[in-house]
Amino acid sequence: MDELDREILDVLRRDARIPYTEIADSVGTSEGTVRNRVDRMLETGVIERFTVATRTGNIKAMIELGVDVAVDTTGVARRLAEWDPVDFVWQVSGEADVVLIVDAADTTGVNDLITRARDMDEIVSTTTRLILDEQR
Amino acid sequence: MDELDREILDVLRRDARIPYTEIADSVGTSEGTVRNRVDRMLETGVIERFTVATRTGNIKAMIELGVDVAVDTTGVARRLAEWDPVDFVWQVSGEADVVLIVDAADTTGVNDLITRARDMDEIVSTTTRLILDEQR
DNA sequence: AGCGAAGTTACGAATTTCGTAACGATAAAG
DNA sequence: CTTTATCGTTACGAAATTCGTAACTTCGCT
Repeated sequence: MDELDREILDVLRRDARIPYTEIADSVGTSEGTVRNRVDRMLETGVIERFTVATRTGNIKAMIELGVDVAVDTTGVARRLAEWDPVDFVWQVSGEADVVLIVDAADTTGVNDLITRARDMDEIVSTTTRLILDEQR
Repeated sequence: MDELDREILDVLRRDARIPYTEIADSVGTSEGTVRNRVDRMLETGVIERFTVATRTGNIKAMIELGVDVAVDTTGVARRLAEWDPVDFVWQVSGEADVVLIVDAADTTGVNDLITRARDMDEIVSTTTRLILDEQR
């Protein structure tokens, strides 16, 4: 994690689909070096994943889930991450145990998710907040 | 924005650097169609940007902020988005008004952020949760 | 049926990615 | 001071992907 890594990340944050060759030009190194470093950052977990920020124009929400004390929270979280409209799944400290960020086609989509979550017997509580606006 | 668009987005959410050819295979169409549709979604703003989820520091946290009723929440959110370790800024419904997702170097970094938030007089309350783990 | 618009497929050329080998710098060991 | 090992960078050809464009379908409308 040095200055060059940070510069590469800065470029990728702006546009994660930009080719290595262009990143190399803009940070002043070769394609191979950019590739090596991105690979390394992926392996070490500095880069968690490449993703896409969407605004389907419809609905985004944050769903907080309480998980039964007797249950493997990581397993639940992993299963939730499989669901398609889910952007992020975080295990958190505090009141709730798991937080989902979802971007669904419509309210029905969000409702489906909540219903499916409630149907898992490991899940003991849900709270939903709509994401009204996103800055950045 | 039809079902095919949504399927393409679902693939991109998991890995935004996957080639169009592979997306095409996995959703059952041609490379050209995927390309056309991604271009269109970029133009219409459905896709805001391709980005990278990072964990450059050791601490990630979700900070919930209450904003004074008399205050322009969007303005506050916009100012918060300028801060360096902040990944996302959302205005949400429910208890809190604004939620920040931060990726800081250490606990001090997170604490700084909370302190600075508390110092803004528009901010009337803060709750912090550590993000213990993230699923992809 | 005929027409136009929108979307999809086809395909060759340009570009990028990928695997691998050579090269260079740095640091520890002899 | 030279040697050796390690790590990162560069080089380069082959494979894969992207890109521009043209032909082809599909669908709705008159």
